[in-house]
Amino acid sequence: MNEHAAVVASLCRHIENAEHVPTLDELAALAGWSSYHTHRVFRQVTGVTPRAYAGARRAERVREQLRRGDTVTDAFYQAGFGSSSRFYAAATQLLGMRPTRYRDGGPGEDILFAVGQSSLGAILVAASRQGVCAISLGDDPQLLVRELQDRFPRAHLQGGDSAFEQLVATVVGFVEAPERGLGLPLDIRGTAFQQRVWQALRDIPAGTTVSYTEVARRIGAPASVRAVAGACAANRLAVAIPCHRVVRTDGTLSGYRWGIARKRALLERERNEPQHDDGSVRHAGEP
DNA sequence: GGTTCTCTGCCGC
DNA sequence: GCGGCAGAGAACC
Repeated sequence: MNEHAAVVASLCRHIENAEHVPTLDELAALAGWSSYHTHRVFRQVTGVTPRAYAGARRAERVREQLRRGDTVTDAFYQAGFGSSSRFYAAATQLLGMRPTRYRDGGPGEDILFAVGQSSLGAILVAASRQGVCAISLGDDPQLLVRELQDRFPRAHLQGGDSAFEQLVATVVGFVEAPERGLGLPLDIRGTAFQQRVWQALRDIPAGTTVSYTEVARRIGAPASVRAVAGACAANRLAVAIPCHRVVRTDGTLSGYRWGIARKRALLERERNEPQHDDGSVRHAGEP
């Protein structure tokens, strides 16, 4: 571990233990650098800015307090929110539901899902009210459903209705021809760093690949190659967040959550379908 | 709605 | 490697 990493680690600890969100100047004084330099180094090492890191920590703390059964007011003040209005403005984003409901054990959000068939095998599509929250591929539909339940233990999983089947058909069509884009809202849940990585993945055009090193560079955290790989592996939205377009620096394929064969198939398909496709290709399940 | 803070690109040493 | 500025945008009051 070099000196930068050590200093940033101590800044992280400071952020975690502080009762409020530390200012940049405060962190800079601790590090013994200028605020500019502190900011840059922090971002370089962690992949996120100090503010984002502190924000994530604060959100985590609110969730902890609420789960412990504290009153909502106690929870957000202790977590470092300065006022109720600011907390409530951010609450839905942070918790996915009203704070009181979260504290009461979150009776669980409604998640619609359905399993369809694609050329890559079984495909499970699930959506919350916010948007598509899972797209997974596999051989065994039941296993896919079980994984979904494990991931959303408190949610009400409901089989989709006919309208939802339509949405599944859209996703299947998209998986068959990713270069056309998926015009659906996504419900993307992850840490600040993961979100950053996933956004970078979504900026990789179909038909091209990049290395993990390059993704790390693009998000401004060139040293975080391993963390980038971890974020890719944590992706739950197959094809919509195209982690299959990330390969080793030498171009060979690394792992893929949904099977290396599927990764290869996806890449091959994208290479062969030109970008300026006129959209005339039709796929099963589409009007 | 104004002020302060954050963030990033760019440059200089 | 480090500091600094400018300017846009977000957060805050």
